[in-house]
Amino acid sequence: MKEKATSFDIAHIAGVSQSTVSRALNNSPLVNLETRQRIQQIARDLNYKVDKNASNLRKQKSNTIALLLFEDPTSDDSMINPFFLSMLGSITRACATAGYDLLVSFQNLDDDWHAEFEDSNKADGIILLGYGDYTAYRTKLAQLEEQGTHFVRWGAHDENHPGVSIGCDNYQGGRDVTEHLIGLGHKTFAFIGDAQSHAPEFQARFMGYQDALKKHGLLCANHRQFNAISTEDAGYEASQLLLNEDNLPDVIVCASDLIALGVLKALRQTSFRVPEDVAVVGYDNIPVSAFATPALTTVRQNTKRAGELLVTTLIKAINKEPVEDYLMPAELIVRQSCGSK
Amino acid sequence: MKEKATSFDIAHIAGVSQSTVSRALNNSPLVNLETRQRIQQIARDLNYKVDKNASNLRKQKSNTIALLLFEDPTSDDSMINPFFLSMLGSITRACATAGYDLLVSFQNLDDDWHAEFEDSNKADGIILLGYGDYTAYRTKLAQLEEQGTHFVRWGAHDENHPGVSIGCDNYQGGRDVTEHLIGLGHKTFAFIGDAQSHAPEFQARFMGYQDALKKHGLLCANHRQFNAISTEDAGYEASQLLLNEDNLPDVIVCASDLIALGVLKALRQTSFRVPEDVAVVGYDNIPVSAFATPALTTVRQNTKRAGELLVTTLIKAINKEPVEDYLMPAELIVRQSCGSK
DNA sequence: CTGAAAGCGCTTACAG
DNA sequence: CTGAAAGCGCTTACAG
Repeated sequence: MKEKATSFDIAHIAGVSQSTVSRALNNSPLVNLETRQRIQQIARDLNYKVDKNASNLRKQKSNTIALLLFEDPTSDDSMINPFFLSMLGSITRACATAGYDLLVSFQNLDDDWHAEFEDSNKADGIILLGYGDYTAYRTKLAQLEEQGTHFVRWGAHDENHPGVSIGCDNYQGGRDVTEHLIGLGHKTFAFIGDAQSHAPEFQARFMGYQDALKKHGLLCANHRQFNAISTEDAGYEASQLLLNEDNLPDVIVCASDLIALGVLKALRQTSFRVPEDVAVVGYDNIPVSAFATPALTTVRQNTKRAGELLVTTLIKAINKEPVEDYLMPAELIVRQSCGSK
Repeated sequence: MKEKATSFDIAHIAGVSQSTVSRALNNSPLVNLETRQRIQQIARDLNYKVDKNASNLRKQKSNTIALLLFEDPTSDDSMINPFFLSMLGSITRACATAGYDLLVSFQNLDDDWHAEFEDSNKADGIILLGYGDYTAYRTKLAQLEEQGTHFVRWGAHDENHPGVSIGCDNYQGGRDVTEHLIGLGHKTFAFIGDAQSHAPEFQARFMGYQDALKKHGLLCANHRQFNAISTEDAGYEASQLLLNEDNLPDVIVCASDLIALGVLKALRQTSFRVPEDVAVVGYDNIPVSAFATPALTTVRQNTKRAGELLVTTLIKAINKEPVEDYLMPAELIVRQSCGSK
């Protein structure tokens, strides 16, 4: 392994000063075109690469974005929520396009994640991805904002939340899927998924759902909603509670596909058929949802677009351009699990 | 946003020299315990974080690993092969455990990826993930090795390949699944998936498959193998070729689950039933495989373990400890798509 | 146990 | 258009 070349080595070979080498490699028009090309050629020959640590240190900028995936402590030890996983591709690509590197890390919600990446100058800004307890989360966001950290998060739009967010219209999604179910002639409904303020995405989906039912006079007094975080297990367990009740609703609306998968699993162990006896719908359109039996009717959030927006918005913030929240429309995906007319 | 504190600020407040601050923050036993604690407390109060660029530059080490995902140019623009995606979780976690940061990037196989990350001191080593044309790939690996770059790749064990690899026994996996199918009474077989040397993983699976057939005298003269890269589309298209043939085999063995998914899709458009008329098996045990209709019999490669091994092996290599190839056993997962006795 | 000093490899005013 | 010099914020011999 040869010693790594430095800009001084190149300067020596080219017979110019190191300053000129640095300028030439950064394509500065200040440097004579011919010497610039000569220097660049030498750099190529030597397989020279600018030392990022040195250049970042000097420029006080890293051209790196940190992606923090935080999770509920309950989720599996090495699995990432498939919904967030599906954003990773476009985030990575958007970063590459913009000339940023991407640092990925998990973050336990309980951890002390004071924007370590930005504070240590390893990253210029942070993307936050994850469903977690919003109450705890909020405090940390406020802290980040106070420190002047650049960050963008995926999540619910909220008038007074700290920082900027990119999200999908959860209220509209919940309403649309419910309207569709009502149009299909279903009359009795149940909802599985957390619907408190600590899970604002799910809560918004639930509100949309509830309002659609109300509008059609279908929100009966004994309507049931079961709490569940976004895992298959939680969906399975909530289903047991629901199955212990006297009568099954026409439809089980789930706050996420993962929950719906758990519901389907629970129903498979009963004599009830989906969608004949009971319809089931999910939310997120994770890859597996199309392959479930029956294929899940769900609500798609455009993850490709989301990833791009997350990155471009963060970069704007880093460059001190004005940024604002963005709410993407949700898109109903009708498959078999909701039944048909 | 307050100015970021430096070690000099802390030194000033603590009334010691900056060297002492640096030592104290690195927990050096050289520093008096009491002053050490006092300095650490001040650092905490100031929300001070060591500047990574400066410390990396000085130490000539970044404590960062770069993960390069390279792909066939044909694959979708923002999707990552789900098999590799499933390693990401354990890789991320293993890095965190070892105190390394993780840089993630895509790499087009055609690109000029001369270990830029390590050369520029942004990373101490590289993990390579992807199925690609091995012929082109090999040359680049040799180049990396020559440059003294630390890298570990996921892939086929190969006596004379450059660098170190962590992989799963593809030959054994191909053989085991085929033996199982033979035990089920199936007599005629076809294989879908590339089986040339430019795709060594698939080739090894094919060899195991072929040897199992030979052993039982079932490798007939007109045995058919259809090329396909690892995508659903390729599997679908290869199926069309197969369906145009005179007679359908008892089993279609696919070199990957993605291919098998395409095969199932193609068969769904015919009157043939799986597994009654034709059995189908995949390879990889990607999340979707369990949800396919019928659920895919497949071969599992332990991705959690793989991710951990990739990281720990690379770190050993970075620390100049001896490392060697590791071949994990493959594990047959029997589900419905292979039929039963 | 502590401090003064050198230096990691760049970028960028400043001067010419 | 080019060079000499300062300095980004650390770590770590070296000296005491």
